Amino acid sequence: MARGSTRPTSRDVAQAAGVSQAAVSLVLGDKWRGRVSEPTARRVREAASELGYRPNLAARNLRLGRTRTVLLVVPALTTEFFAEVYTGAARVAAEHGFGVVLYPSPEGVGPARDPFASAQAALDGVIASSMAADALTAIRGDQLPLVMLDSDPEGSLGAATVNLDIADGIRQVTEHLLSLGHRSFLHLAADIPSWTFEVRARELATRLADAPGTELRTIRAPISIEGALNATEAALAAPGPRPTALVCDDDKLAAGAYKAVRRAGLRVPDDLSVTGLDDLGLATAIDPELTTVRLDAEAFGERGMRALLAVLEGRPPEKGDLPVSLVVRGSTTAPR
Amino acid sequence: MARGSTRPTSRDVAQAAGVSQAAVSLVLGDKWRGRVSEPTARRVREAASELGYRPNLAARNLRLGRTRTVLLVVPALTTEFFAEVYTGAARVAAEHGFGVVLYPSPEGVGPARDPFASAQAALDGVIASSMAADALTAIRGDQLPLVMLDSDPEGSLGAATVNLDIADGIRQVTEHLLSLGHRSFLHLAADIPSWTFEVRARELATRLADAPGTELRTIRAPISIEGALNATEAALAAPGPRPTALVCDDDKLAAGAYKAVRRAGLRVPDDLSVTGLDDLGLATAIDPELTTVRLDAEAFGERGMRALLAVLEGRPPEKGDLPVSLVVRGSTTAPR
DNA sequence: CAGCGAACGTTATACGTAACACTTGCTCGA
DNA sequence: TCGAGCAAGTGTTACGTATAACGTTCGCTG
Repeated sequence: MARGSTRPTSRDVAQAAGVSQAAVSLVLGDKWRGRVSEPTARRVREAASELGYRPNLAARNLRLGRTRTVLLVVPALTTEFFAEVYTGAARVAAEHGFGVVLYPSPEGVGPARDPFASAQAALDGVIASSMAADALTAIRGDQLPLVMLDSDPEGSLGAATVNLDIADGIRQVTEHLLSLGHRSFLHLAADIPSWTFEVRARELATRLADAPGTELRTIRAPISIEGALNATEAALAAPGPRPTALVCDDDKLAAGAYKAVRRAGLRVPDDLSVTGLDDLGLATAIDPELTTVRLDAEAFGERGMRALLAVLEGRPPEKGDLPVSLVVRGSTTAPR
Repeated sequence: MARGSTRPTSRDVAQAAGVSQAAVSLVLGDKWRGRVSEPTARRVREAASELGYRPNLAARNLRLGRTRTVLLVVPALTTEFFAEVYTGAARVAAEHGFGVVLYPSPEGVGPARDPFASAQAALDGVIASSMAADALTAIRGDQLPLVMLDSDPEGSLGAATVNLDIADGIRQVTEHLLSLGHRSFLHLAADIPSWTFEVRARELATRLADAPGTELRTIRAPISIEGALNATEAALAAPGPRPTALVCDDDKLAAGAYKAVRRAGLRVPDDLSVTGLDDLGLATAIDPELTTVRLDAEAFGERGMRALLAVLEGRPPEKGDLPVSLVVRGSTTAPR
């Protein structure tokens, strides 16, 4: 956008090159083949770089009615997971001449009157994590093309969805723990209403229902080390037999659980096997390293962007969930 | 931006309300006091909400030559530090009717032809971390008002700077370790060329030069757990007396160092005291909890945004560095 | 030599908004 | 009685761009 001293416009370039503004637009828009001669085109390009011309994107957007910019709505950026999702989405976008702008639903900022008042400056579409669902009504109001990440394929009001195969990840975790001999499970669940967490709870319950002689308890905590610490500490202090396996909804919760285990004078994995989900850097920073489910966040972002491009072009988006894989490290072992 | 079936414009609203487009603009722009009657204003507002009218921001931006949107340029979002900076900046921005858009210099995406081709859709100014300096030339080319975060106040080409008092943090770390009795120091430095890291090295060297009988070695690593692990492992395996204190450029490096210490069969803090810098969630997730320097990332973002607003309004930005504080936890103790 | 495409441009227009410059009717004070 | 002043609007314009529609000049073919 302009400074105090206004920037050169395409008309200024035209004047400098001795051509019409339309010719400038043609040359700089790379639509001049067969319409403008090579020498003239060169003159235009030289004049443009001479003046330091930058097209006014607001004007371009207005004219074209499209911006080649999409919005990625994510929950507060407190883990690197969504940073990687962004990276993947941005790469695919760049390959198609699109840009990606990030909208972290601002924690503590309080919902702006209209969360998109400014970011929506110019958007062709939106990719939104189901964890930032509160912003969704505003988006739907805008009727923008929408792709949901990790969201219920049924309940998404017809929006395209791109999902990680979380259920399969939980299945692998469960089978791993069962095969080690665990029978008494504790589920440390995130207390955020989001489809991605519902899937974890449902799959875990289903699998254990199929395994005779198992039992499952569930506790909830906000996704933070502090929250997980408190919830786990309370659960460990509860009367009755201690569970031998703790399945956490994500790695951060697992890190909090580690602290609770230490405080209780117990050890991971000897007294309690712990699993996470995400495979963030955190998973290998803690001791022992965490057995967790590896999610390919970058691929997730790439897939999300490709789906949005498909929607924009009226094509059907790719189907099928993205595969995940169990990474076995030192935080799980056979129960004593 | 518009869907296939075009969105209603202010003219459509005007027609529905039986007034002119100008009146709609006045009412919705809240500039109607004394120009439009209360009942008419109400009719306009009702028609607008009836039709689901949303102003076309591209048109507004073009008309006004300003967007009330600023760009926050950060290095790859691999820690929560910049997430908090964003939160602070976004809060202040919202209070002034501005929006903030994030531009994480995309790791592995490769510099777009013009890094701002799309994000710059409409920007009034830029806040940039000195750690993302590669993008800077492009910004300067745009001549946008600029505020630099953690950057050399001298060498910033006249751009306003907002700095954390990192030097004071390192001073506090050094005094803490000296008072515990440490004399042999190792500095695990980030191998990124950025002013904020130069300050750490300089201050540490200066302080130790003033303390008789001390020695200092420096090793470098990329900011990742893996990188820090490798560099520290090599240093610990080197011949000669082992240092007793390891000063890390940030918490993530410290987490990597922990792993190297464990692999060497040593323990923190008994065999080696370790300090970090940032006070991320990671600092309390690892065991023992990390003695580190607390940076108020949110305040940093707030200050940055306020500085940019000042520049935009032609006022001089606030001076003075933001204070930081040492947080002593379990990773430091007296040398044996 | 009529006529017909290329080649090389130009002119004109619209995108949707905000704001300036007007108009019209009324009230009110001198 | 008359004009100043105000309320309550409307008409028009410009922001900078991309493109559809329109000329003009050639060279060439039949």
